[in-house]
Amino acid sequence: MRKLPPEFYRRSDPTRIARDLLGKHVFSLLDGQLTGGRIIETEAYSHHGDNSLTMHLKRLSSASQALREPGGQAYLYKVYQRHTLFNICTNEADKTDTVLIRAIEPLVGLDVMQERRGNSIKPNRLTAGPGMLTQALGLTPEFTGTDLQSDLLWIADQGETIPEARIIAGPRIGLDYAGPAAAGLPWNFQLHHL
DNA sequence: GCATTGATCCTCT
DNA sequence: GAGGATCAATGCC
Repeated sequence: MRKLPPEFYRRSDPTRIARDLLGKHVFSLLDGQLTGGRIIETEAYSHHGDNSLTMHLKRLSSASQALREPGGQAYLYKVYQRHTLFNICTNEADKTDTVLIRAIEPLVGLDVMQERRGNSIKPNRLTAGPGMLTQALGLTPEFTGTDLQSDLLWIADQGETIPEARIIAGPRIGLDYAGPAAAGLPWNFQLHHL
C-alpha cells in the first residue's frame, strides 16, 4: 500500500480530487488499532463560486484558519455538536478548497469500529455517512491539522482504477440553506458498486 | 443575555 | 420517510 503524495491534494480542482479519491482507502491507527475502508462517496467544496463554503467559513470562523493550510492535511469539525465530519484540505495555502469524505466501505478493524459505534448498530450502517465514519475511525476535531503523510491518519492507493462510468455525480446533500446556486452544483461523487 | 441554526443520525411508523 | 435530539457558535438586541 502506498500513501497518496502531497501533490495529489495540491491540485487546483477540488472536484477532480474528489473523483480521484473514490476507490482509495483511508486508514487510522489509534492506540495500536488499525481501522480503515474504501472511499465510496465524496463531496467537493471550492473557494471559488461556492456559496456554501463561504457561509460555512462565516459561521465557523475557526475553520478558515484550518482550511488555509496547504493541501494534504485533515480538517475535522463538528456539526450539530454531536457529529464530526472528515474533510481533507486541498489546493495551495490560502485557498480554502476542501473535500468531504461522506462514506466509506469498512474493511479493516471491523470489530474495533463496531465497538466504537456501539454494539446495537447494524453492521451495514457502520460507516454509511459522514458522521458515522469519523466515529468508526475514532476521529475527533482534535485531529485537524494532521498531515496525511503521518502514521496516524492517511489515505492509500490500493492500485484500483475506477472507470469514469462507475462514478455518479449528483448535487451535494444538506446545503439547501446556501441557495440553489450552491446546492445545485453536481459536486457529490459516489462510487457505483458493481 | 437570548434566540436562531446547522456539510447529521437514529428511532419508530 | 419523517421528526426529534441537542448544543455551541454566531449575531442581534
